[in-house]
Amino acid sequence: MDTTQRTDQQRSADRRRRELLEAADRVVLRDGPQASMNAIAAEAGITKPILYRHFGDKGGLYAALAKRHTDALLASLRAALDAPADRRERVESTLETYLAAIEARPQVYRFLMHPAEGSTGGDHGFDVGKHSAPLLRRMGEELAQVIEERVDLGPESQQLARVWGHGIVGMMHAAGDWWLGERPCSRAELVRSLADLLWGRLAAAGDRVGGPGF
Amino acid sequence: MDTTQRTDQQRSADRRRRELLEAADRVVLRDGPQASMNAIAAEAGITKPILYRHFGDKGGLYAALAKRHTDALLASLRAALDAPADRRERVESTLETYLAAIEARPQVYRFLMHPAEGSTGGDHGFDVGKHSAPLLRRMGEELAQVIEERVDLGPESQQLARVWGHGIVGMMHAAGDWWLGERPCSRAELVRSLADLLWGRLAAAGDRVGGPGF
DNA sequence: GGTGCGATGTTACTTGCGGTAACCCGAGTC
DNA sequence: GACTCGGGTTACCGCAAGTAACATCGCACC
Repeated sequence: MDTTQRTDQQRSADRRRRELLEAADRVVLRDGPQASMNAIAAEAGITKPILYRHFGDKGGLYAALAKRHTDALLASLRAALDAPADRRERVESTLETYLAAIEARPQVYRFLMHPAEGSTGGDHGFDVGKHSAPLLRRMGEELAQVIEERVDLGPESQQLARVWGHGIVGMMHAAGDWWLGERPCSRAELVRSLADLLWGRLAAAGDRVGGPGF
Repeated sequence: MDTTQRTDQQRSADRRRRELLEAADRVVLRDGPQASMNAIAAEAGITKPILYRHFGDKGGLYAALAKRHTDALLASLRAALDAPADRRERVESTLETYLAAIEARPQVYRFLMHPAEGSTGGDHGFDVGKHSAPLLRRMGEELAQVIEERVDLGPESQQLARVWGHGIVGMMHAAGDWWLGERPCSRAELVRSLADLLWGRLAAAGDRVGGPGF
């Protein structure tokens, strides 16, 4: 039958594809985001054109690779976000999950944050905006949705939730990136500091004594 | 005199350097972050090797270019941060300044956020961490310093201030980036939403009715 | 006044990468 | 047995970063 046949081929193609992705994963893990197509092909035991047949171009491969990791990370985050606990606990455990992930596999993290820009080929639309890593966008949207579902924000709740979703994700990302580089404190301390920030401690704190003029 | 002579040469070299930077600026403004050295050289009316003599490599040129813009933006931000107003006002005006800047010159902004990675040459240490744009790091440190100077955070104030500095900058950046791409609301609304977030409105809001089980 | 020398500039090259065209071969089919 | 078709390879193009080697102008110095 046509269907069975196509399914068979599809299966084999999918398996190949997964193998290639695993190889690419290994190389990216080893060489960072600027892993070359040659290197990936070599690691997979084949040559370049096959990669191109499967993924179109480098962007395609990178997108496929990123999707795997992004999906995995998002699944963990969703678990933390949806846990049946109070809000502060959920926030902290989400932060904790994210930071643990980037700490455990910094190369993957580094890779995910780079859209693999720099295609040589002819055109390149150069559209302003949407320069951020897709991972950040997706996390932002995800968080926005959870906020809107679970927090009562009155009118304009949707817009507020989206702003906050992206803002909080950006906060987490930037702080995490800085922390990974400098390691100025433990993960738990970082989590607490960020949660405190979200809990309005900045607004609540008093002015420092000895201000201007004293 | 040796000094005068060297100063003379230095002067001329500096002027050339500035001219080259202006040309590079024009090209980056036009072509985005992936402007080629050839294009920049052509715009400046010269050829590649001169660029390399002046800036070492592409990274050097991009760093010099980024420094100019970063310094300018940081100066505006510092003015907003140091204004003699209450904290909420200062926060809002800083957010406003940043967002107005990225809105006014999105290409520059886009360029600044890209470390111009992708050097072809042999090695490349691949040091994990410090992948973020230098602009973000510098803004984070700057903000941390202001927070520590002006807000009373008790013990561990320095560490807390640094976490918050980088976190808030990341929040501003991510939200700004998303906003630039989608334009879901006015700048003023965005500023208010972000300030509200920092002011603990997330913590203060109640749970949404109709939660799990209802 | 010739002369060396350093800054300024050029052409022409190398290397390495993304991407592609053209060829190749074994398996299954009529 | 010819035929096509999916998976594979070699050899190539175009392009950008970076460099080596050559040309030229101004200028102090004897």
